[in-house]
Amino acid sequence: MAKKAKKETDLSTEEKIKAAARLVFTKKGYAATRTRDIAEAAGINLALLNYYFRSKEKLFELIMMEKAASLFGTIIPILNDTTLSLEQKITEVSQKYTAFLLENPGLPLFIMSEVGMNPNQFVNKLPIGKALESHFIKQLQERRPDLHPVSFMMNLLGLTVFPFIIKPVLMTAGAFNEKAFSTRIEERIALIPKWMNAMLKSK
Amino acid sequence: MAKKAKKETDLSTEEKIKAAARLVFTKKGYAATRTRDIAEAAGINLALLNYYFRSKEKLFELIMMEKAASLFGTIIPILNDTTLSLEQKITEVSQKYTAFLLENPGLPLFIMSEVGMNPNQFVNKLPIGKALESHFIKQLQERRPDLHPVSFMMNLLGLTVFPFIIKPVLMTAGAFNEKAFSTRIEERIALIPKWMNAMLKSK
DNA sequence: GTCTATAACCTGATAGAC
DNA sequence: GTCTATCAGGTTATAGAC
Repeated sequence: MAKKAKKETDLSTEEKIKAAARLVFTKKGYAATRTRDIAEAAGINLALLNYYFRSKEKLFELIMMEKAASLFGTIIPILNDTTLSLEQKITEVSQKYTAFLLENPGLPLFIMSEVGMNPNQFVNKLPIGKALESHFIKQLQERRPDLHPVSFMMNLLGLTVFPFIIKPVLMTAGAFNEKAFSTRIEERIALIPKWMNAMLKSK
Repeated sequence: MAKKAKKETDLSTEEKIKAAARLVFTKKGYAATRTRDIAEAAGINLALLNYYFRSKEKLFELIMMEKAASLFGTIIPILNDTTLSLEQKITEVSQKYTAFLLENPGLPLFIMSEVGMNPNQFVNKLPIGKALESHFIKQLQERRPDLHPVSFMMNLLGLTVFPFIIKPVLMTAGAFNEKAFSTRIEERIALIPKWMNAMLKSK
């Protein structure tokens, strides 16, 4: 019960601003986002944003860290679950991660590009070490000592995430609409484990 | 000989600005780039930028289209080369595309994120249709009528491009340095065709 | 806590001298 | 073609009333 007692009827002003910030930042990126956009989307006044979060940058860092934590929090527990076999981990990651991406389609691109523009701002605070020293990595090294485990993990993540990264390009080009994209993604949930297993066995 | 006759001793002012713009836009993105940054990087005055290119947006569109054209120009000719088998195309694409990416490491992330933020600005001018109706797609449909060819093409591109997309994250996190990254990429040039063949055969 | 008004600053673009 | 100086507009952040 560490939370402050508060009426739970509606979103607090603070939460309304955060929700709006998530939306606008993710859509337009840090630099192109104006604090006025966030205030308007939140239905509050510009001054309140600074009252609650001090500055645009502070608010961005908060949103960024929350988003990144949820992104990594989705897969790292699976990678470190010692009760799962290598094949089970691959299946679990592609399933859970895809489910997460369907609800946050623009997130990977957002995080990657913001990190790329301003590297050691956030990255050092992320639990990436946990992924690189995970049980999944150890299982890979045992199974295929001839391959670099990080390279293999990039394959799994790449197959899962990449469709969401080129989605804007392919959709604008008319390659598919929202419905067809969902169908492809649903197919891939079953296919990615098969593909990964085929890679695991390939010599 | 359509080019204008001109002294070829040094870069023209126009080219110096374009070179600087490529650098700064690719690194910081459109919104975070200030025309002053470009002018400074080019070693010229701010006013000259507008003299040659009228506006920041016009200059950006120019750079963007050139970059995108080179990106797509690298793979589309291979995809449409009717003398190559499916396996040969896969090998060629991963080789040529990787070589291109090694010289333009930040390019995919840049293009994807700028497109994502401002969709139908550039995408319609890109030769994406050429890739989607390519000979490569037809070969895939013949070989594996049970799979969606675009989904399969995303696998090839994802395996090739994704390491460059997460490179900033993994490098900042200390997963590897520039040299180790190059080693991984070199390995993958030989591995990606094997992995893709394994996927092609997997049932 | 929430608002309006405004300060302080930054950025793209141009005018005009050379 | 190239420069300096400056304008016009927009943006973050704060002061101060309620």
